[in-house]
Amino acid sequence: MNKMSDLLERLRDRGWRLTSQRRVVAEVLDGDHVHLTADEVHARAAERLPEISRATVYNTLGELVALGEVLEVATDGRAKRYDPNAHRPHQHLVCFACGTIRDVHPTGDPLASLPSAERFGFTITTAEVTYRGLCADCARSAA
Amino acid sequence: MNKMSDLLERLRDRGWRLTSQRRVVAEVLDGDHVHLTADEVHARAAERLPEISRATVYNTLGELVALGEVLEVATDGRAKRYDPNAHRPHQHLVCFACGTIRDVHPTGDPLASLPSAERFGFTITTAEVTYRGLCADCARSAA
DNA sequence: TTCTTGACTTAGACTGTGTCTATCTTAGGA
DNA sequence: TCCTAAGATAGACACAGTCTAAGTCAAGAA
Ligand SMILES: [Mn+2]
Ligand SMILES: [Mn+2]
Ligand SMILES: [Zn+2]
Ligand SMILES: [Zn+2]
Repeated sequence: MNKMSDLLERLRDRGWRLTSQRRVVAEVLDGDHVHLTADEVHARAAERLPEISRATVYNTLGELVALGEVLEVATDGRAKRYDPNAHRPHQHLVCFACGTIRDVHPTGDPLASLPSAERFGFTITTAEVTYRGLCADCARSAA
Repeated sequence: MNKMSDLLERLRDRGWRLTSQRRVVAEVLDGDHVHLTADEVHARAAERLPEISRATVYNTLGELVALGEVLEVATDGRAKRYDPNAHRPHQHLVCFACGTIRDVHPTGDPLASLPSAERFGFTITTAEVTYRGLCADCARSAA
């Protein structure tokens, strides 16, 4: 049907008990360019399942991250954001003014830009890039 | 004498009152590859000036950031780190295991890797890169 | 279908990080 | 030396996240 029912099936195959709480958390995270905080996930989940607790949302998000189904994104010093786009590698583009986050796909290997003389003997495996600027809407209001 | 007395002079020129608290915060931040949390700055400052308060450390760090003399770095979802290397543009290399942060200088313009088709109409001005891997010491202990 | 049980959920206490306010102190000019 | 606005302080407060103890329930067993 949709991506989320695939996800729920993968989780059931891994021995997860399929509870209504886990189902709504997975549903809330469905979509493109989704980067919600834990409390935003909780608020949206509570629209469908009013008694769901903050602890369960944190537990479920943590489990999804551990299983590699969801990514944690920390673009600012505030709350972490949860990103269901864990299948296709990507980077983030953030608006200075409104905070909107878009998924972007740079060309080339970001690790290639760091010469070995600058690697301090590290074995480097990942590079996260955060591009920042003004989105079209905010550039218009600032004019 | 050193970089910090230069800094203190620049601040005095900008109308800052030169207090002992501000002096020790500036001294604690002196050096290369320095990326301390606010509470680490407070602990080290308190060794020299035991009565210095957390609020003053936070205030002073915030002022130094606003003046462009210190950078805020958020490499994890935990506490922000304060970086006195605000003069030379650089990126960060972080060890997965011990959290050590090194300043690194990639080649080329990081913004060039993002095609305009991937810019969603944004006016992009900065790109922060966080390289992650195992440092030499941690790779050795893991073997 | 009902029973059973350990996996799961819950409320709320607790911790770490950071901000704010009211009051006290002091750097630096008159 | 004195004055005063800028700065420092203690502690309350706010937010993000973790943990615990007690209650609930999904799903396999009978
Ligand atoms: Mn994303
Ligand atoms: Mn740095
Ligand atoms: Zn915007
Ligand atoms: Zn290390």
